[in-house]
Amino acid sequence: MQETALARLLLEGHRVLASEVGEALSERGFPELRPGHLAVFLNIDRRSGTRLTELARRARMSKQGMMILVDDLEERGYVRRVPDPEDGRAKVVRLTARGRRCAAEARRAVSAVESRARRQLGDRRFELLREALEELVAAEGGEVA
Amino acid sequence: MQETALARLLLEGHRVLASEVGEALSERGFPELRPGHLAVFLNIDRRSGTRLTELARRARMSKQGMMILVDDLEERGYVRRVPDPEDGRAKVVRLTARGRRCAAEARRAVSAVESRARRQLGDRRFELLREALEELVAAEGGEVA
DNA sequence: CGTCCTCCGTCAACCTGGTTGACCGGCGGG
DNA sequence: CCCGCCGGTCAACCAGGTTGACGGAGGACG
Repeated sequence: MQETALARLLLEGHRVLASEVGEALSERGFPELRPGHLAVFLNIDRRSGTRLTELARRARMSKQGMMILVDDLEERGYVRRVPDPEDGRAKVVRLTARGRRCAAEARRAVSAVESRARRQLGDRRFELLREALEELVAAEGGEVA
Repeated sequence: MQETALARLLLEGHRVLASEVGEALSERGFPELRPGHLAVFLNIDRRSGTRLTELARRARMSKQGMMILVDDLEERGYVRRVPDPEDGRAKVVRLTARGRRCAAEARRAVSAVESRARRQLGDRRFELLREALEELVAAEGGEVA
């Protein structure tokens, strides 16, 4: 949908924020990272690493979808898969040194974008926006189903 | 991206509204319509019809993308392509009788969802939400590029 | 009246960001 | 010790677009 005006604004808003984050990542030296990769960087346990399935659960996507992201990041040297000593089935996705640097930049990029938006709107309106959105997704999601 | 919290909320909010509209369309007897089809129904001139390129422009998508939507709706009998008498290159996408009924329902479905959201938040917060979003997409879009 | 650039609609190929289904091989409770 | 469950993986598929190329009609201009 595009046309609800409200719905369109939400989608556009997301697009705008996402592309700002993408640019911020480029500028910080990680041009090859897509916004989707943040689902890994922002959900992984920085020290110990995290299982694929757990990452998928945290990011609210299928494990297959998460696997694609992890494959990609592994290829590029941001994470490694190491066997989980506690469970022969499992592997732990662990940040490499480069991955840790990148995760830090990713967090900074995200928070830079958010605080840019906050400055633009002002604290009060920013909080109102956030609260209204939370209410909208919470109630509507539950109500429809 | 999922993780900006704000960005995620925007995306989720859109998803929620879109699926509400989709359900509303189903309930009104058009289960085969996808939210994307609204880009046609909400942008087409109801009486005279509208050229494909113009539809694409209004919906802010490529004409090829719009063509897929129109193809789909034509197959299902909601629109017809008729040659434009004023321009031999062009065709006018025109609603069929069924298409006109559907367009009306689509508008109602969309506005039902919006006013549901409005009731949920209250007029004042709804307007604040909309205004904040507009500011966000306007300023951020321009500023980044 | 011919030439040439522009614009319309179309076909084809491709991309992003996922999804579901099937499966293998370890885990572990009965 | 066996059988069901769970972690990771492969494969196929989907939605909702995108860009590129192109044929044919329009129309300005010489």
